[in-house]
Amino acid sequence: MPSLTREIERYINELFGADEESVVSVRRKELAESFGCVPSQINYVLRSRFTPEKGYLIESQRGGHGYIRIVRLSYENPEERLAHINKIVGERLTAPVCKKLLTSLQERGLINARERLIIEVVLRYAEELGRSEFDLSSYKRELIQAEMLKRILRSLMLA
Amino acid sequence: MPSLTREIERYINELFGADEESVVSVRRKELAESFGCVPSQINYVLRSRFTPEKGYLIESQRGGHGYIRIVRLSYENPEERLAHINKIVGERLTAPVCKKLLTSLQERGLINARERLIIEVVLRYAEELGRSEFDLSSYKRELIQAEMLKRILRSLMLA
DNA sequence: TTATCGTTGACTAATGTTGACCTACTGACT
DNA sequence: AGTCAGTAGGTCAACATTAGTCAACGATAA
Repeated sequence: MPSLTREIERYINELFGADEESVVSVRRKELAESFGCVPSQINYVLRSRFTPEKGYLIESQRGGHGYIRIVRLSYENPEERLAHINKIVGERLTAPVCKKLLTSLQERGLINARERLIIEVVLRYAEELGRSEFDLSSYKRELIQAEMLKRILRSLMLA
Repeated sequence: MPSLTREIERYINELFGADEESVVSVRRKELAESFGCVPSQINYVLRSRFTPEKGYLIESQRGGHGYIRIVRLSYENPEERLAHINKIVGERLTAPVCKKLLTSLQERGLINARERLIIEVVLRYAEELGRSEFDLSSYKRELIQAEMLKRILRSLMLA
């Protein structure tokens, strides 16, 4: 019982996959028809799976010869990657957001499972310390964890 | 007198069991039904038994086609190694000792360069926070860093 | 006896799917 | 050029389906 969204996601990834294409183009209506769903389902897939946070940009055009282009960003130089890291982590970091972020980073091959494990252990300890030992506000704890994650990722991206 | 929690824990371990399967996927509702308990019981089992500190990662998704995935990064659980980690890190941790320790771990192939980098970044930030932000004694800072390193190593080296 | 662990259920939040309605571009015909 | 019909894609809200959280209470072990 595979999910529609995941099937469409996989299909789009295959379009990229073939020869390291960094941009693919689809027609919303056709894609929807071939999956037997409503067109807006395609928007949902794009909105939930091909986000800037995951390294994608969407361009589209309506009307005759309309299209949807999905661009995969590479962040070649270190500065770009750094900026990207700062952006996706943000100022504060909550556990659920962090989880999603790490999953996404792992899927993109930017970190591996062991690295992720270390990061989770560390952030959990920071949270625990901040809460029980130092009695920090959740706001403050989130600031600290965001900063910690950014430092970790920066060091890895530049390595 | 097997407790529900232990039964569910054992069941999940069986799912990992035979093969070197390192990831299993369950549906919270189904699992709960098959054990005749409320769904939130599953969360309790995961929270208390399948933690990052014990070498597990949890990924989940709500909504239609939701799931809970449990990733195992380490199987065997030699008590000796655990004890060994406690011994080599000790109660307190100073920067020079830490450096030597990490070098040694890296030379023995127990961690790689990237993992070491994460650890160094994290401990340095902990030191910095402890000193400038919370005005902790060096004693307290060394305690915290020792605990942090032990947690990291334990999670990594239960394998 | 007391602190920790385990169990339960009411409430909350996230995700996926669908369809009705909205907006923007193209091209043909004035 | 201006207009208009046709052809795309966009938005949004309702609903269904999962999983998560939290706090109260019960059970167990130190």
